[in-house]
Amino acid sequence: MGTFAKNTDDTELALCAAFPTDLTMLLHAAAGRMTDDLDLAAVEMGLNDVRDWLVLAALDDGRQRTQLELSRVVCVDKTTLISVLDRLEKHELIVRSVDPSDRRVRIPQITSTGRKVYAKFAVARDVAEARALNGVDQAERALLLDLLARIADRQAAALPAS
Amino acid sequence: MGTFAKNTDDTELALCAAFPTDLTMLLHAAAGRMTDDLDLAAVEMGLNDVRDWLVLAALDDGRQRTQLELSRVVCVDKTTLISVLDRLEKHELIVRSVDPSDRRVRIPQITSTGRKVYAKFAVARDVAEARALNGVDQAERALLLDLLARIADRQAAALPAS
DNA sequence: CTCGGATCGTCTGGACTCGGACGATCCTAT
DNA sequence: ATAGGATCGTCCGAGTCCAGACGATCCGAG
Repeated sequence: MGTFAKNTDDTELALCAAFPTDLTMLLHAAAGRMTDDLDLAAVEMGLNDVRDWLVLAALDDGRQRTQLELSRVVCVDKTTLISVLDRLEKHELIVRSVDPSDRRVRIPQITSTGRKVYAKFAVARDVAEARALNGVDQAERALLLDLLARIADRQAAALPAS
Repeated sequence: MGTFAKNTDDTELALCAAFPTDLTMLLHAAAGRMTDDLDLAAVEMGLNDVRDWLVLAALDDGRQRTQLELSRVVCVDKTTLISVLDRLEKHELIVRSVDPSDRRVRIPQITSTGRKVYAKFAVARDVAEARALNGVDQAERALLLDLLARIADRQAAALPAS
């Protein structure tokens, strides 16, 4: 799925939308813009990726989760998740504790500083989204989110049928 | 930007949408679903990626383009584009001809078989999009595409300001 | 108790990505 | 004519991703 180039160009930016009728391309272009923006915000506060924040977000609800469960929740490969957790742990944003009832599994948990960084990033995300949707009224926003969710889910539901 | 895992899971599919209010995540999830679907269609007809098709699509309009121009149009790194073109050329879907007026540049051009493959893939794409938007009326579709385009473009326009 | 298989986290090998360097070619100024 | 610099396509090296292998650990059958 990671299939398209990062936008390092400064001049020729909007050309991803050269296929203005193609849903897939538009989705990619839009997602790419948001991600580029958020990646920037992420590195500013010591994170590495949007993924770093995504993992933090998943951990913020305080649920105890196996690394494997976590990797499934955030759609990050379990081996890749390891490097993410390593980095987060090094920065003391999370800790990995061993489940005493099953010594195979590690339970990653967010620390208080991790929670702070997460909150800080959350407002950056809100700003980015607000800017992206500037001038779009509430009903249209709701429709957009609903349609996106439907696309993401429907495809999933449609696959096992075929 | 290539930041999220491919969905090789069969069981836990819809969990990318575990953050149903987050625009960025939803965009990624939706784009991922479409791409997964189209990747499947791509390999079925001898292509490798959505990117392969994307390049073919860009070449299908018959405009003469430098490889560098092409890489900008489709948002693929110029070095990565080389491997794509190599593959397409090996499968005789394109040819690289040397511009006689500037022997530095190569002009990739789609062949007739390339055109055929492209057309075949286009219907697969239409089917996938139709399924994704099944039950969404015309006005809503138009709005969706418009909003996505706006997100993709507005961010680009907003960046140089900051 | 113990043995075989399942499941956890981690490691490793091969493939891919992309910034920077390179030769070839062009263009402009002198 | 030619030197210097810009621009093309390609190559290389460091970084990343992920399928599969691996040790550690758990659990159930006997």
